[in-house]
Amino acid sequence: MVEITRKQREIQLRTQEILRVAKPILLAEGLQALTMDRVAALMQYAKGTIYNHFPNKEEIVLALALEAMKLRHKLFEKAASGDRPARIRLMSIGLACEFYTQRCTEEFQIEQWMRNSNIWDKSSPDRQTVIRQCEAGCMQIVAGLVRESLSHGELQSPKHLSPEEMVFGLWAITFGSQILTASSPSLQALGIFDPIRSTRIHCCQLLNGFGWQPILSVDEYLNLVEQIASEFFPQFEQIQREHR
Amino acid sequence: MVEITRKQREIQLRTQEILRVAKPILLAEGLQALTMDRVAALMQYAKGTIYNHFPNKEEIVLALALEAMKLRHKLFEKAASGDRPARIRLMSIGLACEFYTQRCTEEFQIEQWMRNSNIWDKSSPDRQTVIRQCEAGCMQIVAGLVRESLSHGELQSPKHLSPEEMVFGLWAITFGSQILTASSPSLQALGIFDPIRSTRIHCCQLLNGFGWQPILSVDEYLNLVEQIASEFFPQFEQIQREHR
DNA sequence: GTAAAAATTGACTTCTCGTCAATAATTGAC
DNA sequence: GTCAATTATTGACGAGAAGTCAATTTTTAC
Repeated sequence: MVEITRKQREIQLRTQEILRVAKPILLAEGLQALTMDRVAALMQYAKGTIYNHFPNKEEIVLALALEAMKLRHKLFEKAASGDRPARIRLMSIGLACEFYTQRCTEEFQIEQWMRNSNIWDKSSPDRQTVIRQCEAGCMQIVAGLVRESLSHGELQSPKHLSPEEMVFGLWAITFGSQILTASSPSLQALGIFDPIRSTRIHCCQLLNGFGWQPILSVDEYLNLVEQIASEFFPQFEQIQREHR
Repeated sequence: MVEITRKQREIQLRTQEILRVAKPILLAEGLQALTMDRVAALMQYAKGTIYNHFPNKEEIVLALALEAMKLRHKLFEKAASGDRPARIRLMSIGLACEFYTQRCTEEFQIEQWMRNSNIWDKSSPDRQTVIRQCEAGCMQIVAGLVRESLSHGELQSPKHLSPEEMVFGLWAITFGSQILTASSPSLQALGIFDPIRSTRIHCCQLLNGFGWQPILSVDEYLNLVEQIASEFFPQFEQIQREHR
């Protein structure tokens, strides 16, 4: 159906090459070091050619961010799979977030760049839409688990909150913790020594607060998380490798 | 003690003027519209004079951010004052956050700019330190309430979490919710219609999870929050006015 | 082999940042 | 009040990146 010439394939590959070249510059030296001139020089193309692929450098960053979010999405999918109780699989998603932040540090860092208003505001609505869809996809995986639990009776819909609003709480606490951890280098000075453990505990209390079965004590929860981690982390690593 | 000439006073006032001129540009047109040339032209000074006050525009933004955080700090102080149980005063701090986000939108927006790595990384360590201290000051107000509750026996130190780690949870969920609300325009599309109410409920569940007396049902909590709001919001408004 | 279409090139314009030598204003000693 | 020293102000300038586009080269289709 879709014809594709050698030339067109070459061009598509070059788009990937640009991202491959831009990524380490962005990660190591920041946005200001990432210039179209530099990318062009490194790839031995004229600047105009790079502009044929991306209308500005911000779009390069968002393209990298989309790659990163796709990895996150894959991790979420893996975590949500299997036939354990939904609450347990939800815990796995928490672990996927931890894995992503800690072991996919480059991707996590690039996701932060994406939230930079300089970058976001300069990029095209199209790319913004694609990224939002990917975000919504992650959200929906989690919301799916909530709905499943509701239909299986492991969770009574609290009269106060919709499934999505429950997800919002978990999302906010996980996301908030990660941003604070990443952006407040003085967290230790403030007396917070193990933010990951704290976040696990807070999630546990939120889930218990929802009345989500099986209710777990903090100790049970922490043990179970460790157990799940030892099982999932190798699988996550596999996904991470495949993602390249 | 400190001698100050007319000229020096003039210069100090001009620093304030620069901020006053820069603020609406930043808020309405973003960072790229805020140029030293433009500020200089608007104030009818040469560019070099502006550079005598701020070594770059990023420092202007951080100076504005510091003003914003001082307002936040004042709101926190007000919320934490009084002689009600610490848990109730903690709820007031949650309301202070809501007030800040919703009614001090300019300040809130500027705080977001501050977290922009372009800006943060270009500013001087000195200014960064001052800002961190202000942030730590807010944190300490909250941590103080936790410690007070511990000493009054309203709160048993959970074996799992230090006071600061409890604050971290509340901080993360509040902060995370606000960032998500501010940066995901599609929150409605995802099924989250009243993020503020959701956040209140999640905080309530976290506090109950800590076993913090008085334990409140969600309904009781929501009612009480409304009650406190009607009392505090006028006071917050007063502080906001004085802040100018 | 050739003409049309597509892709590539890099010089050029524009913009902003940040500097600094020259100039102006202020201060304080006399 | 004068004058030299100090301090502040000015704006032309250099550097460097963004983004454009007419000219040139390569590819494609016949």
